[in-house]
Amino acid sequence: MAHLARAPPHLRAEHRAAAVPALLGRGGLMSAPASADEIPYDYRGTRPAAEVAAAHESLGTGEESSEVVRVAGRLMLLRPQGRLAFATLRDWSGSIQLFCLEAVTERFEELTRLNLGDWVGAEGEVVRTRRGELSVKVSSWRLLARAQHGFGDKWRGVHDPELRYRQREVDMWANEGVRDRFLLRSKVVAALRSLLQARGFVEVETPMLHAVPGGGFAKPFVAHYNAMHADFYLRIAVELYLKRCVIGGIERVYEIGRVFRNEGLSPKNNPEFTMLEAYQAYADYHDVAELQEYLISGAAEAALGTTRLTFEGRELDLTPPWPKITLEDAIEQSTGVRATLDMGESELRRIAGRLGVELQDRFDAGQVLTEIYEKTTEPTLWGPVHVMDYPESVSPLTRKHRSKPGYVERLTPIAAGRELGECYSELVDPLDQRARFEAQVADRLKGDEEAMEMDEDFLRALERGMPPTGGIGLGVDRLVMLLTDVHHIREVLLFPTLRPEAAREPGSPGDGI
RNA sequence: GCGCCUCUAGCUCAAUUUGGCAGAGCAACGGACUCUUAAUCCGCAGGUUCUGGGUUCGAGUCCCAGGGGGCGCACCA
Repeated sequence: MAHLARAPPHLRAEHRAAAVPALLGRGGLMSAPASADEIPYDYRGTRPAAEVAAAHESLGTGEESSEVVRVAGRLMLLRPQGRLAFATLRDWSGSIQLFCLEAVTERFEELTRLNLGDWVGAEGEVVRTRRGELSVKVSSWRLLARAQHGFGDKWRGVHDPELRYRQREVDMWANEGVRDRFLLRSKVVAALRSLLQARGFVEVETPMLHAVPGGGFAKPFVAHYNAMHADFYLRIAVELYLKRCVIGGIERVYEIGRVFRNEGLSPKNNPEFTMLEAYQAYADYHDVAELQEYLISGAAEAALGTTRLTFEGRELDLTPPWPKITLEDAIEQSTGVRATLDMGESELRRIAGRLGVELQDRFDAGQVLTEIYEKTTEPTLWGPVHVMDYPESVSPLTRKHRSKPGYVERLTPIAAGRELGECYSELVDPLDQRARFEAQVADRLKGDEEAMEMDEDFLRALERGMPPTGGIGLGVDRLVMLLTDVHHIREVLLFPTLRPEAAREPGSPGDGI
């Protein structure tokens, strides 16, 4: 493999092997690697620790069950005590104690010399010790992997963000609840899929590389496609392609996937994040608001077993139905000030000034009104609540309101002061859509880098006829944050975006612990 | 991009009011121990105090520059 020979010296296997003796005992490595024949190719028939514990809950103190089980996991604690030893083995279900006796356990001496962090498979009778701890009385065991780096302070875990996020595998063992949070995230995503399937929605996969970035307001990442001598953009939304699926006759369609936005990092934003979008033909924004409630509450039920949860120390009850309030009423409720589109831009700007909301010069009346709402009102809404009827100029893909001129039929589900997603009566009129795109292009010329571009492909699709359709977007990361009561998006992303590391030598600080 | 904070052993943290021999617990290593629960006990080792300059008799500590990280602002409508 030629590319390996060209790899930097510190990455070459033989270099690392040669470095092992020098690194041992100096903190670089805590053990030599296991020899090839030491590690079996399989270790079948194991049972989850939690399942073994549950099955023998009624076993009395000091009693033996006469049932032999196999368990496997990582060695978290080891308490050798002469001719007997206790160990705590952890797998993804939980922990179980290994009870080892020199007289019973094969290679007893070797077992007591394992390092914390080694993977071990053990087989023996399920017993409860005299001190009441359910245990596997080990008769035979195998080393399944050696840990050459430690897993941090066994009591306090690891706190260094570099370690936690760059080496998430350490975090998952060293810090309580980390792995479980990602397992919960998986349940949430699975629940969303099955809830949508139950309503007849079809999952599709649309392109990630877009020639024209569309469907949202964001600066895109650029990717160069050599074969076409052309730049493509990583998608910022999936909206336009899903609408084309509806036009193509897929009446209920959705996609769950990553979108990319070229924005700064913050506790609430990561440049790549997971979005659910779903479109339902013959539905309006009220219908899909109900769909949104069904998905969010259903995901909570599936992941937590309840729709009532605690976030930042406060109760939040996601049980549908959620109340609805207009944008203007919401502003009035939280600030005591009435602000409406027909007041005109200059009056709205005065109100914003009084409320201490900073504005950009290029904002029109709708953008000013929206800015007032987002700065003064949204963070104060605990909810859950739907905020509805936004100005047309901030929603270029949304259908005009059926009775309120200047507004569109858009509705935002809010919980704990944050947007969880969006609901829309989709814009299906190609003439109107063209006008909206033109307005966006004008914004772009005024310096708004995030304004949308004209998308003739999409317009042609609309011209073939799109039925009345309701659409939703749901931020999966934010939903998981809400359900797990964490306040940084990094806690729900397995490998959050970090600055690239400089190359480093093995054994240097940060090479491992 | 701007501002503030931070960086000490593999991990978690100490190190007297700008300064005076860089320490502990855990892990690792060697040993003792037949019911432990972060076991306990004895012993041993472990450091480019992020990097580079500067001030000083003397810098982990003070100053400057750079780097990593965190937070806030901006951006994210």
